[in-house]
Amino acid sequence: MKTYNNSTYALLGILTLDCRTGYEIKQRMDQSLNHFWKISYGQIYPNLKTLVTDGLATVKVMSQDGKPDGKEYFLTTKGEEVLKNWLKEPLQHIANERNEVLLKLFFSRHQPADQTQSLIRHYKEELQKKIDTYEAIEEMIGTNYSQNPDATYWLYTLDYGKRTTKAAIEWCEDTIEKIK
Amino acid sequence: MKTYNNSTYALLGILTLDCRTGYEIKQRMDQSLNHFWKISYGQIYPNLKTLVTDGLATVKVMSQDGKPDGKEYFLTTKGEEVLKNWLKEPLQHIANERNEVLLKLFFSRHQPADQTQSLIRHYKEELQKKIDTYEAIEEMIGTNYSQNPDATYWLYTLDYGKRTTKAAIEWCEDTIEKIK
DNA sequence: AACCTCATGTAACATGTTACATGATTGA
DNA sequence: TCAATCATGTAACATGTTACATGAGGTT
Repeated sequence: MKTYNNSTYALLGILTLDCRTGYEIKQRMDQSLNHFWKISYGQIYPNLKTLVTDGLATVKVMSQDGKPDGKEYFLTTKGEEVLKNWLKEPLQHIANERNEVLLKLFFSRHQPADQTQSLIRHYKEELQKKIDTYEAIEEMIGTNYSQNPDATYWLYTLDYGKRTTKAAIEWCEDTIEKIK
Repeated sequence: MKTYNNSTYALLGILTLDCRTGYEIKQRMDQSLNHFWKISYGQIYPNLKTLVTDGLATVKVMSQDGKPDGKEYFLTTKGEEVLKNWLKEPLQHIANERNEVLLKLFFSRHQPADQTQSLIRHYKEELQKKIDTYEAIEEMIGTNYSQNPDATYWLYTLDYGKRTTKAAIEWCEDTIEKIK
């Protein structure tokens, strides 16, 4: 069986959530998956085409005069199978995130302490914003998707984000102190 | 001033640690930066050339008959300046790590609960291995680099890894319970 | 009139990984 | 002798981002 990259599987998954057009998909990804998987139009549109040629999705073209064709995509049974198959496969890559702050910190002997502190302070502020975003999404899910059977899983991913980010914030606070 | 990508700055930084050859650099990166910044030979060798043509490093070629030339790289003053300059610049990207587990979890309604549990259980095991690695590196730094002025910064990055990974492990435990 | 959002798409570019080629030395 | 490690490097490929082109319709 042909394999795809994770962004393609993300596309298959998002098609199960009543997202039909490339534009809708992008919106939805930005709202809900953005904190652990983002994707650009440059990936979405060409990949949707591939899905169709591989029989994982079908497309319904809505010709509109003047406007470019609107295209709605639908998962096929084969597409669902490929999605389910990917879900049960073992993990390929354990997140080894590249972290710019840590990279700079690693070499921070080469700069004065106060610069390193402000580096971490800035990072902490960004992390705080992340937490706020997570909580906003959480609330949004509570109001708009409380009946949705997917919702519990979405909340798990948010919980992950919140917990690890909070741990990172605490590290920031302690490390700023230590550098003094 | 010309800008470089973070992998190139990582190279500049590593050259301050008495790593001289491409091979040495790779070894060192794998040992110490690997948990937040990895790099392959396909990046190292071409990038080292660029550093030389841009005057950020010099190279000393050691012709050996039969063997391919051994090449030792040294930072120039300009190279040091570029490094320091990068250190004090604001962060470009706040880590938005792509996380395969979360991506799968997000769509896990489409598979039975026990499969999702074993997904997370597997993840947890990998995270535990990470913790072990962090602690091994920590000990190594204590024994081999206790006098090194860089060492405190290295320990900060390890602390970050340990804390966020521990938070992730706790999330795994709790989430496995919740899915039951 | 200018700007924003909706909407689709491509081309150029940046970045990074993998497989391969080459060949010496060291140790089991 | 066979495998591993030391050591340098490239080419093909995979992946992803950015800038741009196009144009409708609504808002300021």
